[in-house]
Amino acid sequence: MRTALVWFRNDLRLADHAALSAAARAAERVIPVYVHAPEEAAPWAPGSASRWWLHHSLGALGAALAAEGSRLILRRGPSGAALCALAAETGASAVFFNRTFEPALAARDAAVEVQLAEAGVASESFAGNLLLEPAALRTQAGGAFRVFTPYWRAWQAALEVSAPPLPRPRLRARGANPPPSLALDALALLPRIRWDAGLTARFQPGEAAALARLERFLDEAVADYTEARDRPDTAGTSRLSAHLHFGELSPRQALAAIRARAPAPGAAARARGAEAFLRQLGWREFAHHVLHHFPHTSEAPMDPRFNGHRWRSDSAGLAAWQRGRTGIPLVDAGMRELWATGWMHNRVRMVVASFLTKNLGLHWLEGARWFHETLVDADLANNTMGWQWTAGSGADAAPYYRIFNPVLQAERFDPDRGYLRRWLPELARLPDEWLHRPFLAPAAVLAAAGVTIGSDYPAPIVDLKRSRERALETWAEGRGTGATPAAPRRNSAGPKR
DNA sequence: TGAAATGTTGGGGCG
DNA sequence: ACGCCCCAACATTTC
Repeated sequence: MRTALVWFRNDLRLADHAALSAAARAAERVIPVYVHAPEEAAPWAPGSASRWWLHHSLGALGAALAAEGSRLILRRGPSGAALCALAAETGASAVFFNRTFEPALAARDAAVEVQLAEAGVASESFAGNLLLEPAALRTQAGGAFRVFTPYWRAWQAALEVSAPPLPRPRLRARGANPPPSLALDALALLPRIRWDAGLTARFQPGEAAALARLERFLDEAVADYTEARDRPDTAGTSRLSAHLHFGELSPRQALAAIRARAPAPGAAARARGAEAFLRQLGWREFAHHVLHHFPHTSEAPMDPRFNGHRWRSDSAGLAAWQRGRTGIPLVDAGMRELWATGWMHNRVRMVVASFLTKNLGLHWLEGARWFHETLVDADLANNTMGWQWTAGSGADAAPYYRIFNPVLQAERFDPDRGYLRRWLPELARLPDEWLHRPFLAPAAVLAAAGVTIGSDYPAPIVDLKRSRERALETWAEGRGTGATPAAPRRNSAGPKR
């Protein structure tokens, strides 16, 4: 084959890239292309924080390809038309790409393949973004898994033997006339108002940074992962989520790196930590499995009993939640961390999600949309799984009575209040005993710390005890069969950036 | 990947 | 010494 296109999507890496490696083997000339077509993911087009990450990740990929003597071509969608045009311009006879399983994008891919075939261009797709693709695992009865534990057992058994990651392919020098490319800035991925300083300070997108983060995690954090991953005041998690979402790192590379670390002396904790981390990768794959087999679940409850659930309507409460002004310290700290950095610790994600759906009684889709807009690691499968789990309506969901108490969660998982002090400077002078529940603090304590509830920091927008009891009643009675789904309209999610 | 209510136990104060 | 009460600490049940 003379010329092949490699269609990059959420696999913005050169190592362990099956499509790129296959193209490099098959064709004399490989043209890497990224087609910007956010509308094709509708209604879940990338949010502001994701676009920031994408901009920098494309920049990193472009630089890495340039260092190989290649060049990343940027085009605007629709994807089918852009690829057909580029194939015609370059004489490419095939398009290579790694499969994706987000339902709208998978349907788009199928349509693109038809369009390419009609134009006489072959296409070939590869596994690359999941260790086990959704069709690779089936229950005994031949169906899709809906419960994590049996999925996890099957997943582990299937992965006892797995192929090693592919090396970075050698890319042969491009021809004299590279096809035209848009400038990265022309994609307008960065915000016009530069709110992204907090993201820049915390994250470095790109393949090199992803591999460095994986190494650092395995060197420094994995031994303590089992406990420390629940502590939002420490750097105890892998922080690989966005790297994995954009495919700067493949899960196969992560698995291989874990397995490659020879068990050192005294490695019991390391082994436990590695197992716990692997389980998180398992949840990621489970989320993709479920969304693939139940594609409606990004919009509607998986459990039909929730179709008639009576969600509350409270735009002021939603806005307070979004901006970290609920008066509940751990909730506000989490929402402010999200707004400022594009990321939130997973323990705190569960707490703020429980607060939105159970204490405020708002539809989980409101939360899912806000997370999708503001998280750098926003991922439709993971986000859907997480929110439906919290709401109690999803696959293997939390039981309806599992309602987090943000005061107790702060006591347990932020024992020194370091997380709260970082994100709630107006409360920082309160002693540990009252910082996580200032609404109960004696007047003298508040005065000594210079805090006035209601002006320096909001009074709680709901009573935790009463709202918990109300949620228990609502969820208990809603467990019969329901009527029509009553999802909130789009664009009710408050201000965009 | 929960929290609160309820039940049980045992130590210590005290008459 | 003994019974009684209180309550913290822990276990179990319930939502």
